[in-house]
Order: sequence, then C-alpha cells, then structure tokens
Amino acid sequence: MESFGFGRELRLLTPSHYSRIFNEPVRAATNCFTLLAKANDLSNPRLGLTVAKKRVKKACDRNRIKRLARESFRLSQHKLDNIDIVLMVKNGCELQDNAELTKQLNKMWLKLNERCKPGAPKPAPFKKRPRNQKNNKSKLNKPSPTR
RNA sequence: UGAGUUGGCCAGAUGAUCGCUGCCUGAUAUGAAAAUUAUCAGGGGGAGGAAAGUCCGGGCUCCACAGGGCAGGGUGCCAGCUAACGGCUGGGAGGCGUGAGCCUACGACAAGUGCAGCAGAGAGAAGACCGCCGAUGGCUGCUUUCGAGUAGAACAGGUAAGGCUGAAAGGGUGCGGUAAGAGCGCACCGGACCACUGGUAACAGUUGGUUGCAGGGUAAACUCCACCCGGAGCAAGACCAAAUAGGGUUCCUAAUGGCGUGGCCCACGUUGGAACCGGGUAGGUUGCUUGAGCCUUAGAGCGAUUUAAGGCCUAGACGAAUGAUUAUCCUUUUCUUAGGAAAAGAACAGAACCCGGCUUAUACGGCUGACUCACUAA
RNA sequence: GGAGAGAUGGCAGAGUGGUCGAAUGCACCGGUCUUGAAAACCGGCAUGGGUUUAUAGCCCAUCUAGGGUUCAAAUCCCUAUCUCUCCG
Repeated sequence: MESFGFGRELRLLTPSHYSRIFNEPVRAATNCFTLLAKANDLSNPRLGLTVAKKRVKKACDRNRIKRLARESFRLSQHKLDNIDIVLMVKNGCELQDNAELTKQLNKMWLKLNERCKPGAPKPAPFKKRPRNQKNNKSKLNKPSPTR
C-alpha cells in the first residue's frame, strides 16, 4: 500500500537546498508557473515553493496557490523519480480557478520527470536560450552572500 | 403599514475519503538508566471581524531601578473610566434635523511677534477719493445806526449717514439731536466686567449692579498656558552546540580618554582602547502563549467600567500547518405547464511576541433590541 | 514582522500659503539658416468640461485620491492608495 503523505522529507527545507537547484536546472513552464528540477541522491522526490509577494499581491491567494501545489504533488508523488522540484509563480496566477491550476500542475510533474531521466537527451532549452541562463545565474548569485 | 434613527449578534451547516501540524496516551528502535530522537497507532485541538493599515496606547526585553536640564514631539471645553491612550462614557457650548438623533483639533490673538497678493481713499487705536456740511475763522459782494447783519464761493476746516473696493471696513434698529454728522443723548436688542444663585467643573441665569461698548481675522503662523513623553524594538533579548582562533601587525596613551548613549549637556555605569589583516561559522533551543483572558450569576454605578463567587483552557507554524475532492440540507438565480433540472456558495480577506483602541475594506447579506415621524384602525 | 522616505506636464525635476497651470532641462511641433541635414537662433507645447456652427478667446476643474483649516492650499492638518529604501 502506497502512502500519500507529505512529510518533511518530501520538502526542501533550507536555503542551501534551493540554491543547489537554481544552479543549472531542468526547466518547464506554463502560463502560470515556472518549474525548475534536478535529480537528487535520495529515494524520493522533493518539492519547494517560491511565491513572491511581487507576483501575487494578497496573502490569501499566495496560500491558496501553495496549498494546491502541495496537494497535487502529494497525489502524484509515486509517479516521480528522485528529483527535486522548485515551483515559481508568474504574474496573473491568482486569476485562475482551482480546477485549472490543478490540471496544469498534474501535467507538469510528469513532463519534468521525463526530462530528468538520466537516459533522456539533454534538453533543448539550454542551447536555445543561453541568455536566459545567464540572467538566471546573476540573479541567484546576488542574494547568496547576504544569507 | 410606510419612512427613518441607533445599538448588539452571525460570517453557511452536517457527513465521507485522502492529507498537514503541534499537544496527550500507547507501542517499537537506539541506550546501563533517566532522558532525547526517529517511526507507527489512537484521541481530542487548529485563522479574523477586521488576522489588514501601522495611526495611537500599553505589557514584555535590552540599554542604568530611566535621574536633572535644554532641544524636540504630542494632546487641548469639563468631569469620570482605564494598565494606558489621540480611546470610551456622561455633561456643557455651538451647528444641522419636524423628530428619534447626528456633527464639532471647541485653551489663549486684551503677553509679545508675524501674515493678509490684487483691488481699494483706507487693512488695524484705519481712512477724506466721491459725497454731505461749512456752525467757527478767514475771503468776496450787498446793507449799515459802524456794534453788526445778510448772501455767495468752498480757502482753512468739520464729518464715518450714503457710495466705491474687498474674504474682511471698528455693535444693530428706531427716535431725538446737529451746520452736517457721530453712543453725542434716549429706548429696545446684543456685548463686556463685578457680585449673587445653581453646579465638583465646563457653564447657566425673565437675578442685581457698573459700563457707551470691547480696539476685526489668523495659533492645522511663531508663540504663551496646562498636562504628557528617555531610546530602541521579538530581526528585542537569552542559552546551547559546532567551525576557526585562543591570533598577527600598527598606533595612541595611562584615563579632564574610550564605550554604553540612538539630538546635546550634566550626572551615572563599566573598561586600557582603536584601526587593519588573517581564519571562518551563520545550525539549533528558548522568548512562544495562562492572559489588563473568556463564560455565567449576583452586587455598585445614569454609563464607560468595576467588585465577588463559580466554571473553562480556546492555534503556536518557522522555505512557514489550518487544506483538497465529494454527498446531502439550506439560500439565490435561470429554464419548465407542473413534477423537476442546471449553475453558484460567495464579500473583504490569512495569525508570526501579546493585548486595548482607532481607521480602512466588506456580500442579492441575515437575525434582533430600543426609539422617532407620517397615515389608517380600535 | 519592524523602521523610514516619497508621489508635480510625454520624461526628469524646482516650487517661502497670494500676480502659479506651475521655473528649468530633455523630448515633440513650426519657422529662420542649408543643396539637404545636424548644430545654433526664434516661437509654441498639460488634460478634461462648458460657452461657439467651428476656431481663437473666455470661464470652471485638476499638482496620487477623499475630507478639513484659511479670505485664499501643489504648499498646513487628517485618512486612504501606490511606489521605493533599510533592518538577519
């Protein structure tokens, strides 16, 4: 019997966990989310959430999005291999209703899992957008010394 | 019945499945034991009326048990409540409303200083531009009994009735009075001061007396008066563990110095101090929820509030829990002859140390107490 | 969570309560100059509403929004909204 719990071992807990994934991740995106992923050494997948105040203004909307993401991840965790995922939010996400967001998320988990498999070919986005990668790096290097 | 005024309460309900979190109980593992940690099972908890804005006030913590002075800031009719307040309650005054009621930063410009563009004659113990008068003094003419009389002009001058300007022009109306006028005099109205009476007081008065009458506005202008305020904030602060180091170099000197101290000075406390270089960690525990706490009953008070007795424990997360799906009821809307069917479950919005207020946001919102006005009936 | 600063024309940015719809610069528009352009010089230039057949002119409102004080508010006071900065 598989358990569908969502304990602490399924989450990213410290800043160091996050910064590891921000460094050269596998990417995927919809009109609401941006997901970053990377394989880890554990036997289970892990999830981290980043919902910036800049993107979603109201606290209750931020909470709603995070809850939906956790719920969706929890139910589909056994379809995933040992990868770490960080979910980021884009503008306008709070306008979508619950059913729509859940639908999008369920798709994305599986898509990311495919891309992270060791046999899979190196994903194309890297070659296509070297500029994005640079921007991403410089953004991430800045906050790290303050932490 | 309609129209309104004002206060209080609620923030969909119940169940199923899958989850999160911390508390209690039990089991297993590590261990000599206590204890701790990890996992599992069960039980019973788990967002708001504003949790928001951070506009005020406190508790709590550190700096000194928060002391004196200056600077700075706040409040501002009176009395009370309170831990405290810029809050609340009651009262006064003024304004609005037929009324129930509602609103008001409502101390002092007669302590002093400042400001008021343009316009206007004049803007502060005002002023003569037009106007009115020209009594009085002079001028000119006429008459003359040589004392003066009379007419005219408007030179000196008088005048704040009327006009003009402006946001604002130094009590109002009427009569008398005058050369014309004027609180110049009188009557009434209004005001000021003193006394008396009522009231704790603000203040009030068909009360009595004095006074022709304040020297206009502005203090959300400086200021004065009264009262209040030390500073910083849980990212406060305390502890444990780990890593590196128990350092090196230079300078100042012994201290009327440095630091604490965050506007300045005094005072106080503490101490050798400062700069640079090197190394390198930022993990956990605690603060953290029993509190100016909530409910009921009784007493005091017009009331805010308070006293006593009994009962209750009611979120404590930390990359951050409090959720998702679904069924029924209920409510609303739409469709249908009806039965019924479909859709939606709302608005504002999410604890982060905790309280008391204020302000702002709120649905087709719902329930309820008291009161006012209008109409009708008895 | 806490502390603080700000909001003025298309953009930047001055503005002691009074002749302020608001200096100045950039941008933009028109003109002079040039074969043409640049530079330079000269002039203009916020938005909405009303009046008018229409333009010009005139009047009213607007300095983030709503109230208040004052004869008079971009300026002073209160409330709200938005933006930015700092504190590990």
